[in-house]
Amino acid sequence: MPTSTFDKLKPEKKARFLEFALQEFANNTYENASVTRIGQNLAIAKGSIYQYFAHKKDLYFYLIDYANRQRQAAIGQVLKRSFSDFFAMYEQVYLAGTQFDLANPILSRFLHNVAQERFSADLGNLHQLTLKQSIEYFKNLLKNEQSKGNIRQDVKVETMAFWVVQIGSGILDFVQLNNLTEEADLRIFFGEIKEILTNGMQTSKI
Amino acid sequence: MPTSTFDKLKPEKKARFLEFALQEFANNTYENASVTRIGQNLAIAKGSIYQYFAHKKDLYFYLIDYANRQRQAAIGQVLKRSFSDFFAMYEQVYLAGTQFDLANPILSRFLHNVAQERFSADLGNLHQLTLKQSIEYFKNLLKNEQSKGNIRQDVKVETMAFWVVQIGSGILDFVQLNNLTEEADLRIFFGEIKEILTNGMQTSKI
Amino acid sequence: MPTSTFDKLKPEKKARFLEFALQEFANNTYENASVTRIGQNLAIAKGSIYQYFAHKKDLYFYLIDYANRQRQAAIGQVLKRSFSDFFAMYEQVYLAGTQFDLANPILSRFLHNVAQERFSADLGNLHQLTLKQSIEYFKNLLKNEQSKGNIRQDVKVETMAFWVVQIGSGILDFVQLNNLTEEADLRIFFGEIKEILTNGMQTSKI
Amino acid sequence: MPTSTFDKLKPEKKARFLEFALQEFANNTYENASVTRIGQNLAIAKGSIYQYFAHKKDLYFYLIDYANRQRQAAIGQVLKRSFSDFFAMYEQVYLAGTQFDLANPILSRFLHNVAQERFSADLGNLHQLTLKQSIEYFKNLLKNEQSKGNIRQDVKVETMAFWVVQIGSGILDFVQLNNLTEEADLRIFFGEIKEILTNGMQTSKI
DNA sequence: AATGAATGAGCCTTCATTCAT
DNA sequence: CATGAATGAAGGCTCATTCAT
Repeated sequence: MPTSTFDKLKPEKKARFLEFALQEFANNTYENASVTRIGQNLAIAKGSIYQYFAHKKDLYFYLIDYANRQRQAAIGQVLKRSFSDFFAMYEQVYLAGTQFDLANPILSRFLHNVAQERFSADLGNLHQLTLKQSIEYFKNLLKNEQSKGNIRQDVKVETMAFWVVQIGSGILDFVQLNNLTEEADLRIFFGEIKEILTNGMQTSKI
Repeated sequence: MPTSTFDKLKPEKKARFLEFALQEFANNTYENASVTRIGQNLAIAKGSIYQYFAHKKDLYFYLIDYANRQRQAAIGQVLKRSFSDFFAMYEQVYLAGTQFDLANPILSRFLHNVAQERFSADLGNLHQLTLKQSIEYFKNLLKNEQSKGNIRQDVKVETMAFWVVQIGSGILDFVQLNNLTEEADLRIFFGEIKEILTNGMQTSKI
Repeated sequence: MPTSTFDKLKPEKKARFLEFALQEFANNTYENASVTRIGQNLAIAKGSIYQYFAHKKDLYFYLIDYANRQRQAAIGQVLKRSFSDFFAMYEQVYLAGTQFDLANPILSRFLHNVAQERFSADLGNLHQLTLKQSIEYFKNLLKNEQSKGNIRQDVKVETMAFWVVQIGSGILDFVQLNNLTEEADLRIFFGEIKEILTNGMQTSKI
Repeated sequence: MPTSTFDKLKPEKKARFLEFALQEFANNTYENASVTRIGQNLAIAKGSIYQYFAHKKDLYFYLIDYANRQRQAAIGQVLKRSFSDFFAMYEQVYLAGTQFDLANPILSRFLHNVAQERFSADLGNLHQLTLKQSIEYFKNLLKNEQSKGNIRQDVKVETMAFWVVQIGSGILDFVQLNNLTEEADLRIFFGEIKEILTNGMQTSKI
């Protein structure tokens, strides 16, 4: 949690601080990120950072919260629409997420890093935590769809939830690896994703 | 490459060394893994480690090679069998891989870490390298299947290769998260995996 | 360049630091001088030194600059006087330099060491650099004297410049070796230096 | 002193050992020279070196002795000739010395390094020792010349001995700095040296 | 409220030397 | 006689955190 000192900071100062802090944690593992370096890049006293946050960890978790909020805000817009089915929703949400990532590379890289932090005495297992939460979210969604008869019943929802989360978490890597910068290419890719997913998980039409 | 000193070490000593070295790199990022700590855990002089390997990086790459060899040995057995189709092969190979991982948690965690190493000046981008290689491997396999008419043609092989690699890379996480230690549970899970995969990617039978 | 941290240090602290740092580099080659040891002798944390200077090299070059400045200040006074000829000037300047060296043994030993640093990947060739600069300085001076007819023309100025630099650079060693601590002895010695130099290089009076 | 083990070594092995050992001490300060590296370059066991010499220091002093002997052998030839006067002798001897240095860069660089080793707890002050010996040698020579009336009496022999030693010790630096590789250039340079020296130190002819 | 000097443990790596084989 | 594994101190440097001003 940030101190009240941080809360009372002038908005521009706060924004600048967040920008540089995120950058550092986007370019480095939690342990390798350096509070010293954040101070240097901001050209402020190192001590000031410790007036805003009690620890490095404190700062880190605040940034996670902040970054998630930003990303959710973008995706939330899309979620409000109505969709023909789960698969259309999946396509649109992840398309929006990917577009957000491409437009906000630092935030995106930061969240990627967070999702990959393995167990450490200091942090616990963020990777597993993130995974658990995402799977839980989709499990509920998929259960609901199953009850409406839109989704196959012969496969556990847990397995399907894992499936969609796992595919989702690799999308950005794939997009960058194949340099899918054109909107058109991106849409084709997501079309294909939706197609396979639908065939794999939909209740058989026959 | 290890020095001849290391090669000539007594087998038990060598094994003990590898065990502790792997453990360190299984529990830490490359950069955060500590040669000092390896020495402490082994209760040998730090200098000795540098009689075995020229650099930390040298040790690291040797361990990667070693671990990959071990894992391949286990999976290689399975690959030699004949399979009814691609999906059966996928199921069997990943089942074998997962069983290896469960039986060799340190090796497995180590290889997992390697596959997740993000870009660093020292190492390059191991994550992307690993990903690229895996995708390339499956791309060729799937092209071959496509030409035999076993796999749908309306989706790019790149997308499908990404698909199978991405699912594969998350399996262990899911297995651990859901505590699928019983052989029976494991087989059910892999059956489901195969099922979704087949429906999603197979040429329509209708 | 020192950090602002160093600049803002209390004068006594700064002086104490410089004293011990100079001592270390006066007693050791650049490479063998130890930052750790400086810290130990000062009884301050090793880390503090790196708050003052970015690198060992940084500290080293600052010390060179500092020491040169101190020595120049002493010699500069003498150079402002007017001299009957080049040889009188040489005598007076080197006498002043030697007196400075005897009064400031650490500074002097340090500068001596610097002038003798052989090539290293880290520092370049300070020895040659120093030598080159000194020779160049005297070459110009001597050319000027030659044009006034005060110096022989049958020997290259390069050779004569080497000559005076080389003699100059050994004076302190000789003074210490022969224990010429008395002002009187020193004056006799410099008188002799001037005498040989004059006879060797002056335009023949016949 | 080398052990008897070293003495009994096959001549080629001995020669090869000396070559690499000299190289290491020619490229590094005594303290920075590495026994480990000598072993690596020779591709022999590090332990072997300690069967030949008790310590690093032991090896070092043996090399000094060896190198001096080699150089003296070359100069000794020249010294046997008869010379018109001291100055002709000086010219010829230092010319020969310089030619030896140019032909044997490693030996030469090594001896140069030795002559520049400043005081250390381990070695004492080799620089001063070398200087003392050289000056003593020339002092006797010059005294003798003085008694024959060939050298001025109004300057102490100590001063003149310092003079010739000091000039001599810088010759190689100057030769390399000015790239005097041609025999002709070298002869001109030494002619000039002789000229200045003669004028500076000879008994006045008037 | 901001500053930034001080700390000391930790990092990777190299070294001369010993000694059992 | 040669080998080379083992040692442990020392090297330069970076770090998160504290605290007096």
